[in-house]
Amino acid sequence: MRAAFAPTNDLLATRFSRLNPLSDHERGVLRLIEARAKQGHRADTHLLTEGREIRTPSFIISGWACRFRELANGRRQIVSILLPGDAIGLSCRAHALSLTGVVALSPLRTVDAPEIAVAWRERLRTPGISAALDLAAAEDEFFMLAHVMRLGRQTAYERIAHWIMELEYRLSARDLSNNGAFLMPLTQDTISDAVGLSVVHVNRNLQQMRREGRIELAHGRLAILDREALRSAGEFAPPLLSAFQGAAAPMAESRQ
Amino acid sequence: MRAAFAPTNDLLATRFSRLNPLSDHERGVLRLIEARAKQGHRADTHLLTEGREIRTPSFIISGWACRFRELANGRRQIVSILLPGDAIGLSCRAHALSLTGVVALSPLRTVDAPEIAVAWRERLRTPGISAALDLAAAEDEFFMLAHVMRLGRQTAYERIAHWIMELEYRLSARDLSNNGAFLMPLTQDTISDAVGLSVVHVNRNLQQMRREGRIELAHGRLAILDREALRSAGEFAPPLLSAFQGAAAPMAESRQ
DNA sequence: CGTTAGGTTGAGCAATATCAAATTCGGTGG
DNA sequence: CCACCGAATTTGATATTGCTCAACCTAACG
Repeated sequence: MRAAFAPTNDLLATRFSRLNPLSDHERGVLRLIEARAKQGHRADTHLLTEGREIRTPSFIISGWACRFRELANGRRQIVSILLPGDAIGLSCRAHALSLTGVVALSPLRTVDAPEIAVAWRERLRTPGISAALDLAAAEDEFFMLAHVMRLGRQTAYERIAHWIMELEYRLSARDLSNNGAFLMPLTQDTISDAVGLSVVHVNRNLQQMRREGRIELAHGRLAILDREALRSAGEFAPPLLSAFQGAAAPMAESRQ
Repeated sequence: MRAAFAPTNDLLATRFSRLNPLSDHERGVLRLIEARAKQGHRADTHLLTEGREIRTPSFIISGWACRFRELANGRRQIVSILLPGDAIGLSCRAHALSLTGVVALSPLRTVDAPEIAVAWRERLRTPGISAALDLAAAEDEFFMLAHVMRLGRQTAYERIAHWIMELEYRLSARDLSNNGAFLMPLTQDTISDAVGLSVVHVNRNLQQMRREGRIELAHGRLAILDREALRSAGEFAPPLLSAFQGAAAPMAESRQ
């Protein structure tokens, strides 16, 4: 299941260079960050707490996490799912306090990247990295807006369809999806907190999708069988961040 | 109803300086922007279209607008309400395309501010304005996160209570709320698109709030009568953006 | 005054939540 | 390999919330 036996430290450089072309120097900077000692976290580890200060931004190297908010009576809403290559506690602004909690949803490995926030804002030596971070942030905002649409105006089935398509889109951009199939370490309970539904209702809708032959979901692996059906049910559209990029790199289909 | 007969051009300078201390020079820059020719727009004018290029960022001088997204069958979700002093089409990133539509919800006056995005990013001559824009953006993100929580996990009554409290909080920061009472130019139909409910259901919940003596709403004016009841029903908390600010300027009560 | 957009009301229905009881799955120790 | 345990999933029954439709009312405005 794992690629080779030696870590290549290429996750960040690859992801960033797909967002924006990088110089060799910039690739080196990212490889160096990724070569650092990894921090391991078990599932359910709290990485950031809402309202607390953010010490050091970091990147997820493997595993899934999420940003969330809670209400007094225990209701929880997941704000975004964080995947390998995503940053934790990084912002182009210099605000010290975390606006959400962040918790590991699976075993997680991260690397600290204290210099990256500064690099982003100063744009001096690493303009390519800054531009890539801009695009990543724009994508995050795009997905957040889609999330608001989902929660406010879509039915359970539509929400879940849209959410699955979005996940697959993001994973395939990181080579973590194999023709629509990917490892999905979340429980249905977690999914329900992401899409704003009850667990039972999530379960029933997932089963309907199975019966209709649109997905396969078992043993921590989710496969999209009927991409077009899910796309149109959820009205999923990939982020269109620049007129140019849109023409150059449509999501037409993920390879391999 | 209007303050004096001469425009003071102080809206932007006042709002920004409450976010972050400004130099005299910076106040001058903002007054100059605000002194420019205003653009007038009727209600329902589309100011930005999702996916289209953003020409020039601008500020709302008077009136209300919103950012929104739509689904194919006409369902609409409002992403945020834009109030006087808020920017339209402004981002610390340099992304050219608007991620949402923006439409006027009332008659609107705006001024263009083409230099402000550059000023924000370069942070050279106007560090105070940059810092104020950072804080405004952090506040926007905070409200967006609260919006996700509302839509995903709160009941109709809670959503509306929270939404009203948030509006009043934002308006009072702009001196547009008089002890919890303010002009509210939105139809219930628009409110329903903001809180993700049907018009009828919004109407019923508003009436319940009236019966319970918590709000007064008529003739385009909304008054909060029982602030504490609404606050606790919606679990509203004002944005806490820095440990310092939190201690210095709690929302304890809005004056006048 | 007449018109019209917006607000209000009632009735019935559809979507989703809640509760409680199986059942299956993934380990883990024997 | 087997038995067992807890967590996750599934199922059924029922309650609740919120939606839709259609009618009616009211206020603002020319």
